[in-house]
Amino acid sequence: MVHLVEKQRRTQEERSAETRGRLVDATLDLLVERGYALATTADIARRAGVTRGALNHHFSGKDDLIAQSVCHQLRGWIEEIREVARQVQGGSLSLSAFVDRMWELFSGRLFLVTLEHITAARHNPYLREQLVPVTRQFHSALDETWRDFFDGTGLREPEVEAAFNATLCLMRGMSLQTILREDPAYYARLLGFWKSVLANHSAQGTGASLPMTSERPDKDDSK
Amino acid sequence: MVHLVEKQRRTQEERSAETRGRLVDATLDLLVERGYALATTADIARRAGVTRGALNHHFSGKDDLIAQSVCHQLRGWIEEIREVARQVQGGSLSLSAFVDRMWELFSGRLFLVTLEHITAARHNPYLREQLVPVTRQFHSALDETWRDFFDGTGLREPEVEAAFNATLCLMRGMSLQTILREDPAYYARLLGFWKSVLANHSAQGTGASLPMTSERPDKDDSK
DNA sequence: GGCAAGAAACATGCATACTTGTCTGTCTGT
DNA sequence: ACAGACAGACAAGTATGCATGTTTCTTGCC
Repeated sequence: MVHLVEKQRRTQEERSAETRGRLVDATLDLLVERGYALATTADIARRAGVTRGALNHHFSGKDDLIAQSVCHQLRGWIEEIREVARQVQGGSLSLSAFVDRMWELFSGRLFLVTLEHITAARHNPYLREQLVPVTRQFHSALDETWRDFFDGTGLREPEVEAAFNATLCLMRGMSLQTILREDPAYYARLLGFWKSVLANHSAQGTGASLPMTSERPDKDDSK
Repeated sequence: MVHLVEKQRRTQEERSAETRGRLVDATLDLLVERGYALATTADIARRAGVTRGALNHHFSGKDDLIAQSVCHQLRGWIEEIREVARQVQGGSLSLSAFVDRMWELFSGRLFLVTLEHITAARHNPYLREQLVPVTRQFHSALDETWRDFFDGTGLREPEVEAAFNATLCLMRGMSLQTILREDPAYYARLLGFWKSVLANHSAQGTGASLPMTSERPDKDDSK
């Protein structure tokens, strides 16, 4: 049992884990900040506070580093989304709040990492091979979440999945737009529109009441 | 049109226009095939059938070439979409067919060029500066199209724009997914879902009837 | 329990491979 | 003959992988 004060005398596994972790964090940061091509291994190593030698010791190359980092991040998000699912099941998250939460998630780092790794993987067989399975897992986790959300509302399964996936696609598309079009009001309108669509659609499907908002579905249309 | 036999005796302007055109075409091709970073100027010149010297003579550099090419392509699409708008106004395009047409547009080359140039422009001030205005134009043209589509149906303006933009965002998000997730049935379901949403929503808004699928037999609705 | 040998974790420099932009030279129209 | 269109060569910059040192931990043995 080693005290934290002692910087030396760490076990090799600890050292490895830390450098590897620093490397992964730095990779994700620079992937978001500069994109795949401009995120150079030298910069990554520098930001991680290690040398390129260490990087090349722990990872077989840049692509390996990128792939593992993205995988790590995606797995983390899967957990996060599962947590949201639990909240939803517990009834502490309304439909409106859920949409907002998802937008919060998809409009930030999550989307940028997604954008970069998808764009990179499009021309990089190795990255594609590594990332496709994790992507599949990610989507499965999302499907599960959405299914849980509507569980007990009596909605038909395919409809539910379609609605959910459409929501995510919408947000991906919105996020993509934010890069060259800065207009918060515009995105707020889209979000409001989408909430009303979801409310309409789900209500129309079965007549079941969903925990939308108490009164009017378009309360944040004002922004 | 000049006879193909006479390769010589072209006016300088003709020569310039052709090389420039070949360069632009090759640029867009390679942008789609290999992405921004991997689309090297040497490859572009080779595909265009000219030398890098010619490339550098007509364009100040790679970014200039990319920017102008993307601008050119975007302007072309604006025209194409305006044409679709005219068809819509003429009543020869149903809502369902319109959605399909848009998906057809956004799931192919249009989206890939968009993806690449947005991803590149995110870290490239010059590209961003050049492309933001054209992007704005592009979106304006789309807004106009959508407005024309619903013109006369009595729907409220903001709702119309929101619905339209949501449609495009949805398709962008779907296209982004297609890169790492190949599943035509899945996308078909999403499209179907979206059509029903649009029909529901617009009908609910005013009670006005839109040319969805009921009146005329839509050939591509079955898929 | 300590100590050497070895292995793993790092650090550093080098060499290669591209890519881009420029510069000079040539050819074709005007 | 003059200018613009094009061709080819050159130089600079940079990123990556490798290969060689150096430090830190682990382990087996006395």
